[in-house]
Amino acid sequence: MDCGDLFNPDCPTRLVLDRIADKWTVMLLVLLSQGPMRFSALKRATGISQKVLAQTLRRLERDGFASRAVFATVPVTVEYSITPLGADLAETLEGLRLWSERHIGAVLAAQRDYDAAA
Amino acid sequence: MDCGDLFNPDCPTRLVLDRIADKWTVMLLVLLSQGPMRFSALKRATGISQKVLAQTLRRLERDGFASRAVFATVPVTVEYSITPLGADLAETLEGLRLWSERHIGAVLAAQRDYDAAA
DNA sequence: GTAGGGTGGTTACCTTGGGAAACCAGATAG
DNA sequence: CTATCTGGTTTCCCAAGGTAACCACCCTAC
Repeated sequence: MDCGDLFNPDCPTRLVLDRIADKWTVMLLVLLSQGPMRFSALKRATGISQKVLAQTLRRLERDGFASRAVFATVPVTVEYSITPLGADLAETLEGLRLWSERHIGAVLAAQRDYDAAA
Repeated sequence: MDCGDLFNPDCPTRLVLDRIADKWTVMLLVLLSQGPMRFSALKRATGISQKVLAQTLRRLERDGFASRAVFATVPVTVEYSITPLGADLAETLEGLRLWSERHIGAVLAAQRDYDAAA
């Protein structure tokens, strides 16, 4: 295990980071941390395509970040909730969301400056 | 400005998050936060392809996260350093790296369980 | 009846983006 | 005159992602 070296491609830590550092993963985790949600609600809230939503949710489930619950209602209801592990991660990701909100102005200004120079 | 609503596709905050939540961006920012680095050093350290490295660095520069300095040595030397804005972001991202290191075991265990069930 | 609608998916199909490798400019070393 | 080192750009290919259609399920409306 080449752990501790994030920059070794074979390091498991890097594999985890590769998985986490994905925009849909981040958005779904932040959403689910606010409470359980159904498939179609997640789709509407994020604008993600159905295919990728299903894929991402299955990965979240496999990685132990979310759990899937099927209810035999009519029509069938599937609810996704965050796990304790996922909630822990979501707390860290929340920092990222807050950072985006706080520094959006600085980023847009930097982009304007850069584009003006070109 | 539909700010404050991360889940609105037109929200600038979401645009920033989409940009940040990328594995190469995260890795380069963490690397650069440790000190300035040259193009080829970044390439060797991460294993990123040359094309995508150049693309990602240009984006980092445009967003105000990194700065590019060319030195008229022979052969020419190009050094990338982190900006104050980038350093601020890197601090937040560092939390993500630490989380990966700390919870890698739990994630791998969850994956084993999930695969065993199938 | 059967046509429609709302679930949660899966399956084509196409377009985009990333990876591998070649190429390039500029200058020096051999 | 070729080789090499740098930081790129270009070319090609394949694997992601998006779009849209379809499916099974069961209910309601006609």
